[in-house]
Formats: sequence, C-alpha cells, structure tokens
Amino acid sequence: MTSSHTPSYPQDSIGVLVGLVRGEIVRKLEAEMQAAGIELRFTQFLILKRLALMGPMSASELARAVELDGGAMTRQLDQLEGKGLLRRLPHEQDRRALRIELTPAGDAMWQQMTPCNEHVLDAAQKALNPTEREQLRDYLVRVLDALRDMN
Amino acid sequence: MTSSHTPSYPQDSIGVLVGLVRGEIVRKLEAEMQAAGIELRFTQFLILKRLALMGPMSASELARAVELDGGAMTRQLDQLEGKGLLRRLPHEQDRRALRIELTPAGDAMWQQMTPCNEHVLDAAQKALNPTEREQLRDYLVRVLDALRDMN
DNA sequence: GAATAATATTTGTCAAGGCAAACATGTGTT
DNA sequence: AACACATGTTTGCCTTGACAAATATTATTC
Repeated sequence: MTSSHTPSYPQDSIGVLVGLVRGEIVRKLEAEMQAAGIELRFTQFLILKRLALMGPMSASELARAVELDGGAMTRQLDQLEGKGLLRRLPHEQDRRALRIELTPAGDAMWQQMTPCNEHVLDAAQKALNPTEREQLRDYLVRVLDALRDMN
Repeated sequence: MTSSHTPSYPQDSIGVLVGLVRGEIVRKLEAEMQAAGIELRFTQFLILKRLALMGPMSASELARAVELDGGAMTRQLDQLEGKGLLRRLPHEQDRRALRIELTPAGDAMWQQMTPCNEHVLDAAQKALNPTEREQLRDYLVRVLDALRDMN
C-alpha cells in the first residue's frame, strides 16, 4: 500500500474533522471506562451523565437530550434498569410519561465514570490554552446554531 | 414538559458539542441530497467523495479513509456497485486487493452531490469569518492529534 | 526456500438505532 | 362534552456497523 497509518486531514473539511474528533472521543471514552472495569457503551454513558447532572426527567426528554430515538431509548432504559442503575417511576404531572431517576447504584456508577470523562476531555484539550478552549466552544456553538437555522 | 425544543448546550462539554455538530451535518447533508433526488446515505456520500477526490484505491484504504469496518465496506461496495456508481477491478500490484474506481455514472453522481456538500459546509461556517474558520480547523486538528496521542 | 506472521476481502452473527404502528394520555377547539 | 390532534412509551421490522472466522495472498523470519 502507499502509506501506513492515519496521517490524513491535510485539506479535510470541518465536516470530516468533526466526525473524526467525535469518533476518537467515543473510542477513547469507552476504552477509559473499560479500563476502569465499567461495562457501558457511549450512549449509556451519555444517559447516565444527563441524569446525574440534570436530575430526573421523562424518557422523551432524555431521548431529546442525547439525540436518541424514542424506541432506542426504551431499550437502553431496559438495559440500564436491568443493571440496577436507574428506575422507572410514574410521572407526577403526566400519566403517559415516566420519571427516570438514578438509583444509588447509578449515582455511584456516575462517580466512577466522572474521572474517565474528565480524563478524555482534558486530553482532548491538552494542546489548547484556556482562551483557545473558550474560542473552540464558541465556534462550535455558532456552527451548531447556523446549521439549525439552515432552511 | 418543561421546555419545548433543543435550546440546550449552555454548559455542554466540547465532546457533546462535537457530537451535536456532527449529527446536524449528517442530517442536513442527507436532507440536501434527498431534496436533489439523490438516494444515498451519509456513509455512501463519504465513499464517493473520497474516490472522486483521491482517485482509485483499494477497499481497505477506502475503509481506513472513512473510518469504516472492512466488512461494512464490502457491503457498501456491493450496494454502490449495484447502483453502477463504482467498479471493483483487480489490483495491479496486490492480487489480494481490489482497485475501486468510480464509473462515469459515479463521477456524474459526484458532480450532482458537490453542491449539496458545499451548501451544508457554507451554511455551517456562515457565522464564522475566514480567520475564525481557519482557527476552528486548526483547533480541531490539534484536538484530534491530542486524542490520538493519548495513551 | 519453507514456515510464520501480517494484510485484503468476504461472510456470518450480533447489537444499536431509525422508522412506523399501536396504544394511552394530554391538549385544544368548537 | 365531544372531537380532532399532539405527545409519551412500547414493540416490530429493517438497515447499518462492529467483531470474529475463513480464505487468499503477500511480507517476514529463520
């Protein structure tokens, strides 16, 4: 073959770059968790993180928050409930909905995952100083808003 | 429920932001293509783009370029070959490998897709001036390198 | 130069996610 | 109140992609 590894992105679009960064973050975070003895996929990490940081919410709110299909969310909740990490309770104001909340075991799991999350994010931003980190966040938010405004 | 849409990311990590941007790019590009009468998924777009810009290459080179599993690549090539967009030819130097190349129909398809691609990328960067676009690219490359160096 | 290891492609199997249908409940209109 | 319509959850179906095994060929080692 011509070359050996992945030295690409000399003139890749930001679309490609964003995809590569996203993929690398997912892989590294899953590797960190596995190394810590945590058997969870990236999606499940996102769900637990959301619940830990934002508190109980309905399944559909959770699905929108992590950009997951409603059906897929049902199955993820099945798994996480099966592992004892969260509970499905009836929603007080809406009898259609559920109140998804972390169990103590789920809280403890989040405590274990926190260092993995921070480790990956710190590594990702290692080559950026605080000003640059803030700029990157700002640019990403502006790109996201621009895309969502696209019609 | 509490709020209505997707006004999130006030304090989301760059990991979450990158994921949101990536998802939005995929959705918008697929919508653009569909509106142009092109029945292709994002992955197939990436494969054709790669072949159009970099010329013929082996299936495994292609798989590495678009970060796709080898088995998945085989099936994508089946589909794209079935649509007459590319050909599998024997590789001159390596009898294990294939030489994947676009057909004239594949070239024509790329010509049709180009405006979709540019439209989405322009929209994404609409709120960034040229200097900021260059900075964003630079930051993303540095983040990607930092993640890959992580051990 | 034979044996061993590495790589390219294909196929089978499985998990995950999107879409649509079904059903329950909530919201709004008249 | 009755109606239509929207939303929340679940389930079935299908596609996609990762992983592993099988086979063919190339590269490396002794």
